[in-house]
Amino acid sequence: MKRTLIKHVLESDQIGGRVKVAGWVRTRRDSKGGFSFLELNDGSSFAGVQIVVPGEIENYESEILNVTIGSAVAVTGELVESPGSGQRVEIHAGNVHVYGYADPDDYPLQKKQIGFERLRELAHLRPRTNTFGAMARVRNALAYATHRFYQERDFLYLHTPMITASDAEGAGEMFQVTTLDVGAPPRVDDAVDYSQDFFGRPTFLTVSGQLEAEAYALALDRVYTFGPTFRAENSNTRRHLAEFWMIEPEVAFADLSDNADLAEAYVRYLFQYILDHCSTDLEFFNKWVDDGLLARLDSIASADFRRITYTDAVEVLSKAEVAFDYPVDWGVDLQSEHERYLTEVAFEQPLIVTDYPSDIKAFYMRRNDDGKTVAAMDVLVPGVGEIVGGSQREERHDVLYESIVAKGLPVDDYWWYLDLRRFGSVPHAGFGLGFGRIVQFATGMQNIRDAIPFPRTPNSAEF
RNA sequence: UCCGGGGUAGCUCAAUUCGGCAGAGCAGCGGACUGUUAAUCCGUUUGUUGUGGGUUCAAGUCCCACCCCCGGAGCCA
Repeated sequence: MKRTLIKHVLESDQIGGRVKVAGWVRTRRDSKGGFSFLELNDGSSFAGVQIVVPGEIENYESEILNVTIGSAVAVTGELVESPGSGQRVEIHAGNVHVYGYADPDDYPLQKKQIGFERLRELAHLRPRTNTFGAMARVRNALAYATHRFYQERDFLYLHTPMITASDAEGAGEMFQVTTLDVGAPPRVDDAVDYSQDFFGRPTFLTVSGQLEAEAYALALDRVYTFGPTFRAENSNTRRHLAEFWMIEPEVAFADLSDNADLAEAYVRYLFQYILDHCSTDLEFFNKWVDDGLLARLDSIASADFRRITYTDAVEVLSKAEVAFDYPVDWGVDLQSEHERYLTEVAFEQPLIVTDYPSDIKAFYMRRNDDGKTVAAMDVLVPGVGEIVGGSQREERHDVLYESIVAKGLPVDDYWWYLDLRRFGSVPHAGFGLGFGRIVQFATGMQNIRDAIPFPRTPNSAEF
């Protein structure tokens, strides 16, 4: 008999019909009336299905009474209306096949709640919990919504390389990729001889696909990347991972305003999508993780983002009647406490801050006419902080060249990037969005390590 | 990397200012009861107190070093 996913069983109106389901047992409750209840979950939905196992089936004593939390079973039976109060329908089992037991002496998950920190040590089993099942479904929905959003707008999904030779943004520690014997690499003089390495030169895991995305945007008009990126920073916060997924759209013939429009439309689309498609999971997060979650997602999906220039933001901050640890002054980057004040106190909504001082921003951002600022933007949201960083790119060859030199970067490495400005250059813009931070915000999970299946952080790559 | 807080039973935690026999709930196990649903009730097992050193008659507790975790900062997405 063909197996049905539990989510479909729960929606089914085929009362009296035969169904087959399979999954992992969440609880077994015995009745001395001579039968047992199993709650079975297969991850297809938040709710599991209740199985009523009559004592008459042949393996009841020998097997069913040994089924405990974590065991895997398949059940064939009749779908009936449930007389109990916790569910609309249930399955009266005619046959239960046990695929695998989970010895309760060793199985670490319990009916009772386990702390998130402990569950990180059980990353291979935590998807069997309510929270991480819900997280995985919401994360999946956000990924699907991402593709749908861009595909609906004629963006081309672009695969940029994971291994690169250059440090794309001139900032951030990178993981080196090598096939050399790290214990005894070949040497010329005192230096490692990278001409003998796999690529004949030092290579690294990418920190961004942006530069490559620009090349394709300047041929195919609008593209987006969606893939893993890597930062070897020794940063240990609840918002950072060493390996994280990023979405980077890049659009030709677009300026900073177009870019902000796109970022806002995308973020709002994501939240509206999960509100429409993940309501049960979100209600769970709203009840157990973050009680303001649904209201916040709803308000963000339905209201315009506030836009403000860096200069005006500094003005707001300098008038704030709050004692900041770091002084606010035009020319220095906004600190986390400043961003939090702006988005959580001053405006209480997502905020797009634009036109930052050029000295604190990357070389590829377009210089504004005032000579002091660049066409950069950050999208800030309450609770998580910066989720989007982007800019209009410098399309003028000479200005870009000067900027690379001024930042002390190796001009030769950027020959092909500069080439894009020599041949048919046009204004273009794009941004990067940290997918984990969106998942974090969308679920209310406090720590980004709990917003990705297998987090990679300093000292942690067990799974 | 810096600042702060932590590491005690399988899990969540306690152990009185000022060192003095290491405990409780949950889980597990045994039993009772029940169309149950975080089931309930009775009974019961469980310890290299993160690691290494030191002080002391005596250290979970005090001192030193190190490891790891969490929060904040920096870096950023």
